[in-house]
Amino acid sequence: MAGRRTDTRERILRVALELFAEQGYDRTSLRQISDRLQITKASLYYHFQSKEEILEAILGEFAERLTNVVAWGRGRPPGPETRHELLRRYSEIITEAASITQSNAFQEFAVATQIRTDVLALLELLTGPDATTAGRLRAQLAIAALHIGLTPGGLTPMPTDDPELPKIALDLAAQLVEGE
Amino acid sequence: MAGRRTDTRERILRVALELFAEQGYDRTSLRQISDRLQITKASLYYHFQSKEEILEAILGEFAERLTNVVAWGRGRPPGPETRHELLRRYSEIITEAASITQSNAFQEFAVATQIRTDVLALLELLTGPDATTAGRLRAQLAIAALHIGLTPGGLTPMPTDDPELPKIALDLAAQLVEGE
DNA sequence: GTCTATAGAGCGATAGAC
DNA sequence: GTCTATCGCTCTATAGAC
Repeated sequence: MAGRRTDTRERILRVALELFAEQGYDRTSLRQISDRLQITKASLYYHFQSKEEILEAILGEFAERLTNVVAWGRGRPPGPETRHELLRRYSEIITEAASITQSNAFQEFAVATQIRTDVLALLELLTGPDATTAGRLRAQLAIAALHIGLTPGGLTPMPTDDPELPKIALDLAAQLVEGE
Repeated sequence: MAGRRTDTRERILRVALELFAEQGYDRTSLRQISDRLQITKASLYYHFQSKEEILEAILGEFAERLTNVVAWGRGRPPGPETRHELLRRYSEIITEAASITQSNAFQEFAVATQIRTDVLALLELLTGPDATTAGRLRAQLAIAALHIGLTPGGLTPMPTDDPELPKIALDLAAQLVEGE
């Protein structure tokens, strides 16, 4: 039980995911990864050929699970139970790996604090002071609906070019805050 | 009307926002900004003291408008009309400036294509083949609900530590895909 | 207000010893 | 499998001429 052997690769992936989620991929250096593992930067290259390959390994794991969920869904008759189970299985796989791209990289900026404060105030205005958790989540989704509907090529690609999308998004956002 | 004068600062902000939204802040170099403006990199430093200051100017503009929206909302009696108008005004200000952090920086990876394909397939499973735009948007929001509910410190900070949040998110996601 | 030239630092990646 | 040492590159930022 003296020298470590074959778990280093997995430890690298775990620590890299940690840092990518904290800081974003670009702002994370190989030096930070190796430091946290108490190995040298050069040693990383025994396990991975490049920094990109580390990210691809992480994303690939997520992608594989996602593919399995989709395949499962296609082999089932459509219906509420299938759809609910799809959502549940998707939940399982995002808990780990999904927050890499939407990093917290801008929290250092002073203006980011102001924006966050204002967004929270906006949510409070939309829900009222004693909203339930579900109500607050609906308000967040109302905001998300506007982002999806109004920023082209944003977070997730809307597979449509419906010119009515902005209006539809605003209507749906209104429904969400009114609890309908 | 010979030499340009004071509009350079605004042209820098416009081009920088373009590139930040396309590639993300980190992946955009000052060289790319100055090239697109057909000036030199060094000239940028006459108008801004640092790269961060360019981003802060962009975010600051957005933050100022957001603050005004919140102030307006606070000066109004709560009610459906106020809430709807809040959403409408928020829509107006995000169209430009909001997609900087969630950049398209990972589209180059092969595995990203697979993930996108699978997410689209998942959405199709959730909506059925001939869904309306509103239905597709609801499915997107169902996915967003899971992300918000399950990834701590993600896109937007949920101002709650309700341990029931994951379950509530899943329930709300189910409601969204079932059209309730 | 824009230029040329360059400083100074950090990065990803490689070579080769052990 | 991990190390030391270093290469080559790109980046932000500055100095100083025009």
